[in-house]
Amino acid sequence: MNYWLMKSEPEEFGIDDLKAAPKGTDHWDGVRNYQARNMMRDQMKKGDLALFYHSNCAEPGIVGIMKISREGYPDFTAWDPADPHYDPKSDPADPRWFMVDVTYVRHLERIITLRELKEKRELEGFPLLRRGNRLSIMPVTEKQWNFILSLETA
DNA sequence: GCCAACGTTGGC
DNA sequence: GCCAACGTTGGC
Repeated sequence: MNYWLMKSEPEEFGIDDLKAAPKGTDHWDGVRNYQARNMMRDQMKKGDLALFYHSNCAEPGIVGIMKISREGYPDFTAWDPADPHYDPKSDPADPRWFMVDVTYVRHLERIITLRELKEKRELEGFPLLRRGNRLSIMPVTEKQWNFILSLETA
């Protein structure tokens, strides 16, 4: 089993939106970055767990847990001219962008803020904390996963 | 294949 | 709203 962290802007799609979706499940569309795409297309497996991270908001941080409920498949929003993530270069016969389905598991008891994560020596090298990092999806090691969740009740 | 210009991300 | 960082684009 693999662990992940996935970023979303709460004003666009926050953890409450996922919880409120039918069966707590939605597709994670709109990723237009090759590294992130490759992870969704090739590495994410059904049953993997992911941290839900709120970015670009008043209090950026980890807010909950979700699981991967469908493995990589073409992101059809790339073919919709009305969609903000429309990409005319994505050919339906040879899709450029992929997404997975995620299912809500739970909120954390409190937000584990970016500010707090930055203070932890245990998370040295964690991609989220690297300067200028812009990856919206990144792998989390089991050790990092356990450490981050240990902060929830710390 | 280089690299400057441009657009986006995302913390602050 | 500002701006640093960085990925992408496209001219050459």
